[in-house]
Parts: sequence; C-alpha cells; structure tokens
Amino acid sequence: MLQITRDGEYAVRAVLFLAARPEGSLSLISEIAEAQEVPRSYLSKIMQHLVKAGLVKSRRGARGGFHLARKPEDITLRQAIEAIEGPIFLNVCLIKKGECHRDEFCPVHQVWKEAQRSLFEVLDGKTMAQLVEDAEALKKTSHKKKSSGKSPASV
Amino acid sequence: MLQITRDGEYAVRAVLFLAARPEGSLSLISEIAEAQEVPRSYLSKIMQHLVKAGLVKSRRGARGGFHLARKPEDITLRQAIEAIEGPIFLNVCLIKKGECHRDEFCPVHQVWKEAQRSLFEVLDGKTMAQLVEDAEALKKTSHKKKSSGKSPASV
DNA sequence: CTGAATAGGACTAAAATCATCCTGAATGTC
DNA sequence: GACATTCAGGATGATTTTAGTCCTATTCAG
Repeated sequence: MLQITRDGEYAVRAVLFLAARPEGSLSLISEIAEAQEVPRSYLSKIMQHLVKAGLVKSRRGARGGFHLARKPEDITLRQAIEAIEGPIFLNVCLIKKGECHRDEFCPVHQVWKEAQRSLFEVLDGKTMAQLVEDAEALKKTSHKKKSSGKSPASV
Repeated sequence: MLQITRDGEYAVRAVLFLAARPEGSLSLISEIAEAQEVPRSYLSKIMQHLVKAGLVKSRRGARGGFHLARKPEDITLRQAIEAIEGPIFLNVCLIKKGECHRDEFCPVHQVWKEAQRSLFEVLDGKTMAQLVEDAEALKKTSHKKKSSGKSPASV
C-alpha cells in the first residue's frame, strides 16, 4: 500500500527510545512498550528482529534488557526501518535487474528509480542522534506553548 | 510494505497506453491487456476504477472502448496511481491531523512529511505526455544498440 | 535455586492482494 | 428488431500480509 507497516513504525520508536537513554544503560521491553505505546508482546518480536539485524543488543536474565549496538549518530532512520521491513523497493521492478523484463523499454522504471532515490535521501539523512535532538526541541516548544498561554501580551 | 500494488502499476500502464494512442481513438480492454501484459479480467476492474476516478472515459457496445478523459500532458504519474490506490500516505500519521496523537511530540513525524513531499515531487513531476516521449527515446536507444553492435570501434 | 528477562515457536483473526467468472446493460450493424 | 460486441458490476476465492497473543525454553544475577 505504499505505506510502512506498524512493524516499521514500532521499530523506529523502539530504536529511538534506546537512543535517548544514557549510554550503557539497559531498557526492558515493558519500559519501551509503555513509553512508546506499543503492545508489549508484539514489541518482543520486533526487538528480536532488531537484535538479529544487529542494530540492538540484548542481555537475558535478571538485570537484562536491550541497548543499542551502535551509537545513535551511526543509525539512520532508513536502517531502523529496513532492519524490520527488509529492503525498501517502491516497485517490484526495482528489486533487481531482470526482476521485471519490461524495464528495458518501460519509461516509468526510471521514475521509480528516481522516486526511491529521493525517498532514501531523506531517510538516510536522519540519524537517531538527530531525532533525539529534534524530540528535545519539540518538548521545549510544547512546554513554552503551555506555560506562556495563547497570546504573548506581556512583553 | 511501502511498495505500490499491482493495481497501481497496471493502472499506470493502462493510462500510459492510452496516452500513446492517437487522440480520439478508442482502445479495447483486450488490446491494452495484451500490450501491457496485464490479466484481461483484472484489467477490466482497473479500467472501471479509472473511469470512476475521471481519468478515462469509456464507451460501451460495439465499437466501444476506452480513451483518456484529459490530455496526456494534464495527467501526472501520481494522479494515475492515486486514481487506483487512493491517496498516498507513507505513514498513518500523515493521513490527517490528529490521526496519530503522538505527532505533537514525535520527531519522526516531520521526517515522514518531508519524505512524502520529496516523493510527490518526483511523481507529480512526470506527466503521461513526458512518459510517452521517454518511451519513444528508449525505443530508439535499444534499436541503436541492436543495429550498431557492442563496441563502437570504428570512429 | 529462584526469580527476572529475553528467545522463539505456535497460533489466530482480519484485511489486503491478485485475481477469475458470470450476468447485465448499452450500442452499433445488418 | 435481432445480434454481436463491449464495458459495468457483483460474487467468489486462494494466498499472503498484517498485527497481534500466548506459552514454553533458555539464560543469568543474586
């Protein structure tokens, strides 16, 4: 449907949550699930995939939990998504050469290629570190809004 | 899956086929289906949708068929796709304000917005008229390749 | 040993995807 | 008017994906 699945969305939320934690600390599934509003049992699967994909590391048993396998500035939004959803292809004809025999003469093929490149540019351009910063900036903005009221009458 | 469906792909092929025909001529479903390698009975559904979406007009009965409702230069790739797939939203949080209550503080929301804008820029930027031109250029290139051989040794 | 955590498999309901087939309605031709 | 030709539209269906839940096994700290 040309839309990322809940899996992808949840994965991003989870990775982003871990990125915002102090380095070295472990987070529990239940913590992440609650904070990011993801069904706990479902998130469990997602985390497993993230571990397998090498984005996240886990420790079992008491005092276990999850933490990022790399620094937040070394994980892009696209990587988080593709870790769960697999490689993104806007159209089947982009999967690999020869996947669609029409690509030789199909003028739309090139456009899909360009569209995908353009999408990747955005998704590759955002790291988890940047997103954490953005989140902090947003928090401040919404705080200001609430505390200062609607009209900033008093200068 | 962040991928257009066959529906979308088939719709684009059908519209593109009609765009390449001389103005005023009618095309049969079977013609389009064969030329564009789309299952005939399936294409029938797609054409119905395209008619309802106002991109294509149809005439029933003997000597009936389909033709574009507008000039090829007035139909963009995105319009052809969305006529069948409905509006594109890369993430549910983009559907409308309030669809996702997290958008106020979610730093990823803005990135999706930008990603979608970037995708639309490409898809809006190609008209059926341009694609027909591209197709003609491609035909010439592949022809040249065949006739001139692999290595252009003789200068 | 025990309790706390993740790992992983089995299972499921609902929806989407990708079609096919048949009947009905419209329309040009003889 | 009968008839052949086309599109319109509904019913049906197999398969896959989506979005989960639940239970058991494994691991590990204390």
